[in-house]
Parts: sequence; C-alpha cells; structure tokens
Amino acid sequence: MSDRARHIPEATVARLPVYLRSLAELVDDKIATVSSERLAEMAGVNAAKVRKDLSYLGSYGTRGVGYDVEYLLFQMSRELGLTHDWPVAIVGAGNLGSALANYGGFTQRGFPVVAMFDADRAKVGRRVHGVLVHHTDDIVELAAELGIGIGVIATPASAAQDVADKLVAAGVGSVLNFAPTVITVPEGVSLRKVDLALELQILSFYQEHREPAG
Amino acid sequence: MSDRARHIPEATVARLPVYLRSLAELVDDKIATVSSERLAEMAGVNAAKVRKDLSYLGSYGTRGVGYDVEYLLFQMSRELGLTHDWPVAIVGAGNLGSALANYGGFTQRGFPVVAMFDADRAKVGRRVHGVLVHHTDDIVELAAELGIGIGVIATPASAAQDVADKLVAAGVGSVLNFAPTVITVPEGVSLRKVDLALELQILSFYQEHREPAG
DNA sequence: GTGACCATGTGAACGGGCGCACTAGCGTCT
DNA sequence: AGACGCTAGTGCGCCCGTTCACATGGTCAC
Ligand SMILES: NC(=O)c1ccc[n+]([C@@H]2O[C@H](COP(=O)([O-])OP(=O)(O)OC[C@H]3O[C@@H](n4cnc5c(N)ncnc54)[C@H](O)[C@@H]3O)[C@@H](O)[C@H]2O)c1
Ligand SMILES: NC(=O)c1ccc[n+]([C@@H]2O[C@H](COP(=O)([O-])OP(=O)(O)OC[C@H]3O[C@@H](n4cnc5c(N)ncnc54)[C@H](O)[C@@H]3O)[C@@H](O)[C@H]2O)c1
Repeated sequence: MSDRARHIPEATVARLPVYLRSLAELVDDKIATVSSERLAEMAGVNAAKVRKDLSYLGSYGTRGVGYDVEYLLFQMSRELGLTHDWPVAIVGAGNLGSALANYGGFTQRGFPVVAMFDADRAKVGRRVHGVLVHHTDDIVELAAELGIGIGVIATPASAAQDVADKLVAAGVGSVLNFAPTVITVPEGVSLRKVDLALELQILSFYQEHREPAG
Repeated sequence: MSDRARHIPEATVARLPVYLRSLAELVDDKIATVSSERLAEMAGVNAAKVRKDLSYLGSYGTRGVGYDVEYLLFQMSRELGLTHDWPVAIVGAGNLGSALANYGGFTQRGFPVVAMFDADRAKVGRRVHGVLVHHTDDIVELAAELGIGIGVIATPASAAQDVADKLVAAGVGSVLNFAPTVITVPEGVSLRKVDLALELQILSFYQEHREPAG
C-alpha cells in the first residue's frame, strides 16, 4: 500500500483532511455517492484537482457515477493513518495548552491527549480535563512509555527549541509548534506550526494593500 | 509605495512576518546589521530566498555589508501595515475564543481585541480579559462602529459561514477562521484559516508513511 | 586613491503544482 | 443490442516559486 503512495505531493496531503471532513458530512447526510464536482465545491477547490488528488490514493471512483462515499472515506482514513489513535502530549500547561487539553475535538478525531508537561513545579501533578501534568524532565522517559506519536508545543517561544529537542530525544516523530518562533528538528521528524500572530500579520498586509476602490 | 509592492508573491508575504520576528530579536540583541545568510538561518530558509523576498520591498541592503536591522525592520513593518493598530473582534466566547482574548500577545503586536460576540445570551454582557461580549445580532452595527479590521471566528463549525457572512456585511475585510470547516467570502475579503485537527492529520499521514528504517 | 573583499540584487534554469481539455469507461434508456 | 450521457482519470502546457550562480556595487585597509 505504501507502494502506490510512493509519493503524494505535499499540497495534496494538506487537502486530504479537507476531503475527509467533507466525506464525513456526506455520510452524516446519508449520501451514498459523490461526484468530484460536488466534493470540490464542499472542499472549496477545483474539481480536476480533486480527481487528481484522489487518483494518488488509487482508482476508487466509478466513471459515470462518482465515488462511493463510505468506501472513499475508509480508504482515505487508512491513507492518513487514522485507523488507529495517535497519542498526543501537550508541553506547556498554560493558557493555550489548557485550552487545547480541554477541547474534546482531538480525542474524538483519534488524537487523545494522554499527557501534559510543564516546567513549572506548581503545575505538575494537576489535572487538566483529566490529563495529568508531568514535569518536563520526565518527557524523555514518559513519552516513550506512553507511546506518544505527536508532541504539541505550547510553551513560551524561548523554551520551544529546548522542548522540541526533548520530544525528539523521546522518539516523538511529529511536532506541532504553537510558539511564535522558528524551531528545527532532525530529518525524519515532521514539524508543523500554527502561528496566530503570523496569520494576523498576513491579513494585515493584504488589508493594507487593498485597492481603496471596491 | 504600493507601486513597488504592485505584486509581492503570496509565498513571500507569508514569510515576511518570520523575518520581522527575526529582526526584532536582533534589535533586542543590539545587533545593527545582518546578512541575508544570518537572517536565512534565523528564519529557517534559504539565503537566496531571503534576498529575493527582501528585494520585493526595495533595495534596503548594502552590498558588501548586509541590511541595517532597524531600518529594514521599519520598512517591513510599514509594508505589513503594522505602523498602526488593527482592531480585532472575536466571535464565539467559548473555550477557544476566551483563550485568545486572554492572550496578551495580540494587543502587544498591534492587534487589540476590542470586542467579542456570541449567540448565547447567557454570555452576552460578560467580560473576558476586559473585553465585553456582545450579541451576534449586533455584529453588523458594532463592527462598523468600532472599526473592526479583522474578525476571528471561534464558533462551532455549523455557525462559521453564517458568522463570516455577518462579518463581511459589517465591512470587515479580513477573516481568520478557527472552525474546522470550509467557508467562503466574497472577492476582496481576505480569508485565512487555522485548523488544528487538519494539522494533526497531516502529521499523522507522514508518520504513517515514514520509512521504518531510520 | 586603489585594490581586495564581500554581500546584495537578479537573470535564468529548474521543478512542482494547477487546471484545461481530452479520453476512457460505466450505467442507462430506448 | 446499441447509442447516449455522465463522470473518473490523465496528458500537457502554463505559471508560480525556488535556487543557483554571477555580476554589481559598496566598504575598508593601506
Ligand atoms: N494563548 C493564546 O491564545 C496564544 C495564541 C497564540 C500563540 N500563543 C503562544 O502559545 C504559547 C503559550 O501561550 P500561553 O498563553 O499558554 O502562555 P502561558 O504563559 O499561559 O503558558 C506557558 C506555559 O509554559 C510553561 N513553560 C515555560 N517554560 C517551559 C519549559 N521550558 N518547558 C515546559 N513548559 C514551560 C509555563 O510554566 C506555562 O505553564 C506562547 O508561545 C504563545 O506565544 C498563545
Ligand atoms: N478549543 C480548542 O482548543 C479548539 C481547538 C481546535 C479547534 N477549535 C474549534 O474552535 C471552535 C470553538 O471551539 P470552542 O472549544 O471554543 O467551542 P465552545 O463550544 O467552547 O465555544 C463556542 C462558542 O460559540 C458560541 N456560538 C455558537 N453558535 C454561535 C453563533 N451562531 N454565533 C456566535 N457564537 C456562537 C457558543 O455560544 C460558544 O460560546 C470550534 O469550531 C472548534 O472546533 C477549538
């Protein structure tokens, strides 16, 4: 199976979850088949792009008919590795880290938050939404033990690189960084970032340069 | 000024805030000039890319020397429209919306949260980090009055499109969507999204397809 | 003043992704 | 049975962005 998926373009990978969500909606609405056009509309992209993206997964459509919603949903889930849970650890039990832990949407989507870590001893031992806060010194040991697949960094920027290093040392293969700073990880470790200030500044740019005529 | 900036590639725009932050760090460290190479290292990109990106803003470097940190910082701030504040409104005073409002980093970076909105009358009238929660019915009227530039959507997915429509009707030119759903806005309105579940699923994909050899 | 040095700015080649437009193939209706 | 209609799958040209490599032009030492 990882033979066909020898290389799926990054841009396509980033769209798969959007299709997945659209498919889930269709299942909820008890719609059995869907055309690339309809799916494109739901995902906010071009229909040809949808077809090309889906063709990377295999030929799961039927010409003249469309795609079987449930079957495609299953194949895509499998491709995305969503047929099993990915335990998540959140580092930084502050404002943001707690909000994330309190959010049920992650567990529901197969990303259970199984541990939190913080450098502040006053926070160690507390529970956030039932999740125990451990000390950062224990990341390496505990992350391996708990089988952490994804580490979420919600510490101040100054600590982010250090935390990332610890997560990598613990064998965590994927890191999601919320701290507003550039961090680096070794090859073979996946890194993505969510940077709200950056998003706002991008919006600011376009708003500033918008044609006053409209 | 909007003559030279007739067209800055989107990819470049997305990197400018990263450079900006790097420059701010250099100012803190009292470093007066910086080379494209050093800046590239800090921003985690290629040096040639830095030079090309910066060249879109103008010829602010000095050959043989590098870039004057403070001058470049000023020019970039101006280009990004950060020389003045952009009032922000958050719609959805729940878990996430409150966390965002409680976060001081936005005001500090020139994006003061001046209003919150919620459909739940039990929440209307409350204050979150000093910000008053209004009813969503008042978005159109109040957003215009308060001069809202950017609207942040932190409601459930089912309400997101409706909220976006209200924001647009209120003349808000930029929307940042946290709800896990695709929303559309008219041409001329900027839209960006932050989707945590999507990020986790992308990480899941790469982790699933990682070569077991390492 | 002159020459060696150094980093910017940019032309050009390259690569990836996008979308058009065509072909392939399934289902259905006559 | 055959023709028609519909939609998946895809080859191809185009465009945007990245990167290399070099010429340009400024600084500094002497
Ligand atoms: N809160 C938001 O809405 C928001 C929005 C955008 C970005 N962010 C970013 O997210 C990060 C966290 O924000 P926050 O509001 O939760 O901050 P916070 O100060 O509330 O929480 C930070 C937590 O990290 C812990 N910490 C500090 N150093 C640590 C270390 N070395 N190892 C482990 N834990 C450590 C602190 O003890 C604290 O509990 C920051 O980088 C911030 O810029 C937050
Ligand atoms: N909390 C998180 O960490 C987190 C993480 C990722 C994504 N999200 C997404 O962010 C959104 C908000 O999450 P949350 O945890 O804050 O949910 P929440 O239920 O705590 O808050 C949602 C708020 O929106 C309000 N609301 C509902 N309908 C509305 C409408 N039509 N107009 C205005 N307000 C309305 C509700 O009254 C509530 O206050 C959701 O779409 C969620 O999927 C949240």
